[in-house]
Amino acid sequence: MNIYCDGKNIVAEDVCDFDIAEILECGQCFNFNCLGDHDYELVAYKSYLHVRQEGQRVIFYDTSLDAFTSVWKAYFDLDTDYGMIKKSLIEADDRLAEAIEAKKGIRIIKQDFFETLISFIISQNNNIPRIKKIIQTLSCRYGACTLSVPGREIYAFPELEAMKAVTEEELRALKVGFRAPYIVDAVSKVAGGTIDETCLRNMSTAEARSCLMSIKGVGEKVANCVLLFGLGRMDAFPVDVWMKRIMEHMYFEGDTKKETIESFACEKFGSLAGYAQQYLFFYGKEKGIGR
DNA sequence: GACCAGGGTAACT
DNA sequence: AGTTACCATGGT
Repeated sequence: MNIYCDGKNIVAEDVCDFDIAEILECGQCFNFNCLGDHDYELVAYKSYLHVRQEGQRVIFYDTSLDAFTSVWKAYFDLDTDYGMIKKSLIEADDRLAEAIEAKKGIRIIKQDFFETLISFIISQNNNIPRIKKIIQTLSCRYGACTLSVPGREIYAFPELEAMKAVTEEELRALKVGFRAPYIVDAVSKVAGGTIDETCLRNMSTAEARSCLMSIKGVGEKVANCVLLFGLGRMDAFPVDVWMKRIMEHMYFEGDTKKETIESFACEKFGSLAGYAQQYLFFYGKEKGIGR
């Protein structure tokens, strides 16, 4: 990969294992907007980004080298060799080759912990378009307005401080439904220090998971998503309705409990389980595996 | 109108 | 310990 400054933009050339559409559309994040073919805008870490990809070239519009190195390089996990990861996964089980080949541009982006926690609480028993809509509304209502785009108001995901005083009723007005008390409890536990990001990062994955599950509305699946997408735990393997179908189709016969599927995958893929999960999820869901 | 969506909780056996 | 109704909302 080769980085250079082109006027106000940062251009990355010879980018490997990177497809901006697959990265954003694979279901790991929700705060983005598609502008065209491989042309997106997103907000993360209070920063706005317009990014477009032409083959192996990725253009980060109106981005300083400082912003690129301090935010976007880490966000898109650009120092990680996904070629090696994919090779190792196929060595672990060559039945992954089809999904990996179909979605070879996926990367697990490094998302903000608090945003990931609230987002995946909202995700439960919900569909992706509606999750995106709720997060957009939530950001618009409680998030800071970034003035990056003249004449337009773009809102970042709300910070903890802005959420502290939010009530269940206000949240229900945003159509989060039965998830409202769950969000209130999550905010309260983070604000009160019961849930602390630094502590979680210093725990084992199993310890951090059970700590997250002390939040009302956070079960095994949501906790695993927070671990994988918000805390960099690549050994986490979230099993939702789609992963259940896909894994049953590939490895089991008939109805299998999510916990059984999860421990099977963690045993099989080890420290790379999270990557395997994302290739399988996006590929399997798009193919409609298991209906 | 039933069924489904990146589930979890509480109240049952 | 293992199952089951119920939880809001919008789309098919």
